[in-house]
Amino acid sequence: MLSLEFIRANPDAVRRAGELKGEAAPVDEILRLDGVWRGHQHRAETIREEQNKLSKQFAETRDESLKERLREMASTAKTELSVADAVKRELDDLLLRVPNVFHESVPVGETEAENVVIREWGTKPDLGFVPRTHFDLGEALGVMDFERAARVSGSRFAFLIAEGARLERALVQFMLDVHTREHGYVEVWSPMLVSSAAMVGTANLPKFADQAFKVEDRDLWLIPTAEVPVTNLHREEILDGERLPLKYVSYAPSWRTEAGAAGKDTRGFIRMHQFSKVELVKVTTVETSLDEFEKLTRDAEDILQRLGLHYNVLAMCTGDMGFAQYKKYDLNAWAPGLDRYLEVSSCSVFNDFQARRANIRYRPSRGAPPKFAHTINGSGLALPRTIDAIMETYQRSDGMITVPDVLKPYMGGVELIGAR
RNA sequence: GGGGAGGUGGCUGAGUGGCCGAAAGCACCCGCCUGCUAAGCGGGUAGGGGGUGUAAAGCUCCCUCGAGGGUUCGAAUCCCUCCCUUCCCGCCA
Repeated sequence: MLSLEFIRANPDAVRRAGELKGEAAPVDEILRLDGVWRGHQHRAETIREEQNKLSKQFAETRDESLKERLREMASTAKTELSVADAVKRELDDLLLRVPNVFHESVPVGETEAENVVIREWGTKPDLGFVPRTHFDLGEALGVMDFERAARVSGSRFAFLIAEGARLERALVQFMLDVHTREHGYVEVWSPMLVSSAAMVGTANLPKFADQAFKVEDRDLWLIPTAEVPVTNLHREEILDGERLPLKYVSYAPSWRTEAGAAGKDTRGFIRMHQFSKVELVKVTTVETSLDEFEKLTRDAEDILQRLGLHYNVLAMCTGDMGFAQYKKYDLNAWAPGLDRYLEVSSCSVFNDFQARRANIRYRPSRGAPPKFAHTINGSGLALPRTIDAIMETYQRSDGMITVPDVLKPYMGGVELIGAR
């Protein structure tokens, strides 16, 4: 969230950011409540001050005549404070719904059509035959099964079978190995159910409650991404500034309701209620976050390059970028069978928007007062669509799929899917 | 699930009604001393918020000893509820 201080000082900037993001920010109501809250707070404190003085006097003099007045002051202060608290809660609730501002380099636009391609890698492969879709190939090879998954769990679920399951595991291993050994990330295995407080920390709550699965009768949510537990890893902490940035990589299944996406991407292994993802998370200082964000994006791109997949990088425009992000890039891999790009990664920098919610701070140097950290995350990568791009890019005219070189060491001797 | 112990500052840890936002130690910072290092000596070092201030600094007040509520003129300290940690027993992948 944004600080009250910032909103007080820059109400117009906050309003404008809200409009461009398509998320009306209740700035006026916030400023009004801020005044009300401070009024009550101030009155309560003035009474308390007086009360504390008298109370000390009473301790010395034991003057019983003071008691009645003290009792009265105590109760007035309490009332005043409870009003202040109620207003503050209302205020905090509104603050959680104010979208983040964005970096000056973010393109202004309303829809995804106004996103900007900032770079491309590779070219669309010419296979020499009409490419098939991954679900066509997957079902024919018996490595993907959507029909049985629907019987077991409903739509938007899948079984991966035999080399399909093996490919998924190989990719996870490969990505984790590259990020830990070559990019310097620390591997994390995290809880996959998290509290509401953690969801608020990453800004998945309160605004996006309908996007996540909630456990009945408990304050627990299935994680929509490993970003949630890993970003919250250091919640309520004051970190040593000299040890930043912290770099984490975490493999976890992710669960999403996909509310509002009815009818979209219903065929294939694209938009699932449950999917695997290797997530990159950084906690940085204020000064280095933009730079670390660019580097994190490159780390994710490196995986696509090693897999030999053609992709592009899009800078998200204001309207397509999201509530909490300060700046965001999407990585889209080319899927020849579907004849379109698939979003396989989304990399974002939040500045202190999440850190403020999760109360993640650091001390820039010894003795210096703490500051809110900056957080960054990005998929490195999301599995289903990466699998799709691989299957469609590496398919042969006979319907079998060549395993990319970098995955061979992880495939237990399988070099060609479908050769069984 | 049953029973016991416990949650205090960056860390260890004392504190059972006002003299406590908190002893002592560690760590760290500044200064002194020393040819250098170590040791020694002196001082400093929790977080959040309000008011004042053009801002920084400063001054000042309020709140915070796991969270919330209660008793009391006054709570780290007493009472209640919840959360968490830990030990023993039971159950169990």
